[in-house]
Amino acid sequence: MATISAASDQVIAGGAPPESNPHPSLEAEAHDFYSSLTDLLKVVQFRDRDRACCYDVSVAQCYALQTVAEGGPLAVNDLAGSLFLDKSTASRIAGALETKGYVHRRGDPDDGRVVRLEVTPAGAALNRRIEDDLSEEYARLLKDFPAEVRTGMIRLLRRLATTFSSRVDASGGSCCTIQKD
Amino acid sequence: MATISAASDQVIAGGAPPESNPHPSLEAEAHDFYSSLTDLLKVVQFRDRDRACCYDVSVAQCYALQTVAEGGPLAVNDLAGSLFLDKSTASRIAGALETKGYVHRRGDPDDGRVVRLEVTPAGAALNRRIEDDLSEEYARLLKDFPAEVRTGMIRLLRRLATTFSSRVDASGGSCCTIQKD
DNA sequence: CGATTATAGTTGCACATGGCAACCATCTCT
DNA sequence: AGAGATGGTTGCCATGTGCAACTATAATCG
Repeated sequence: MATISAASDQVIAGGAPPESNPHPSLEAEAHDFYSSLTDLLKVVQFRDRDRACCYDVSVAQCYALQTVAEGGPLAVNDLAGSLFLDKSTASRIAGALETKGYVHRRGDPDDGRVVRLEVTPAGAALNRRIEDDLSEEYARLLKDFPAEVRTGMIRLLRRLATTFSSRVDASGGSCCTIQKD
Repeated sequence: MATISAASDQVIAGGAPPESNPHPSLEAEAHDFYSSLTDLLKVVQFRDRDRACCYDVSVAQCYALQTVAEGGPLAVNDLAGSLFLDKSTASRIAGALETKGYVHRRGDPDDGRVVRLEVTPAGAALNRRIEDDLSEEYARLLKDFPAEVRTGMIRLLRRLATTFSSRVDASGGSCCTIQKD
C-alpha cells in the first residue's frame, strides 16, 4: 500500500509537461476530475461503511461525533443542519451516540426546549483517534505531492464543499427541480 | 498526532535534512485535508441523495449506470466488485435500472451463468447528461487553478481512489478487525 | 395576564438500501 | 458422468432516513 508511490514519483515531481497549449483542455480535465472524484467517492463511501464499524460507530454517527466534538455544545437541530439530515434522524443519531457513551444530552439552561449535545471524554478520545488515523493516511499520500498541489487540493476541496453546500441550502433540502428531459 | 509522517518523509523525499522539518506543515496539511474532505463527503453524500432523484435514479444506480456505460457489457459480479457491493445488491440495482429502461440484461453466449449488463440508448444518454452536468460544475471550479496544480490535484485524487480501493480489496470486504481500544 | 402561534425535540410509521444465506443453473475438472 | 465451483436471483432481516404527529417550552399578541 505504501508502495504505490515509486513509479509515479518523478512524474509528479516534474509537474505537468509544458505543452504548447497551457490549457490543453479544461473540459477534459474537468471530466477527469469528475471521474476520479466519483471513483474516490465510491471507494470512500464503501470504505467508510466498513471502517466505521471498526470504531463502533456508523458513518453518520462518526460525522455527528466530529461535529459535536468541534462545535461545542450543539443543539440537535444544529446537528441536523450540519449533517443535512432531518432533525428526527439527528435525534436518533444523538441517542445512539449517547447510548454508546460518546455524547450526553443536557437541557439548555436558557431555553427549556433545546437539548445540547456534548462529547464525553470517551467521545472526544474516539473522535481524536479517528481523526488521527485518517490524517495519518492522508499524510502518507500527500507527502508525495508538491506543496502547491497539496495546498491547492485543500483549497479546492474546501471550495467544492462550500459550493455544494450552498447549492444544497438553496435547493431547500428536498428534491431539486431539474427536469428529466 | 500522525507521527509516521516525519520519518517516512525523509525516505521518500530522498534526503530531507532532519534538522528543521522540510515540510513543517505536512501534519497540519493532512489534518486540513481530512477535514475538508470530510466536509465535502458530508455534503456530497447528501447532495447526491438529493440530486440523483432529479435524474430518476438513486446514487447507487447512478454509479452502476456509469460503471456499465464505461465498462461495456458487464457481468453482475463485476458490477458488484466495482461498486464494492454484494452481488445480490448489484443484481437488484441492475433490475431497477432495467425496469427504468437504462440497461438491459443479456445472457453471455460463452457462459450460460453470466448475465451481461449493457446500457440502452436511454441509459447512455442519461449517463452522459449527468457526466456533462457535473463536469461543467467542476470546470468552473477548476479553471481558477494553474494547470500544473490542476493536473496534480487530479493525480492526487486518482491516487487516493486507488489507494483506498486496494485497501478495501485487501481487507476482504467485510468488517476490518481493528479493536476498539 | 392568558391565548395563540412558533420552535425544539421525540416517536410512530413507512420505505429504501444492502448484506447474508439459501437456492438454482451452469461450468470445470477429474 | 459426478463433484465441486461459480454466477445470479430471491427471501429475509437489520439499518438508516424522512414525514407526520405529538409534547413541551418559548415568544408574541390581544
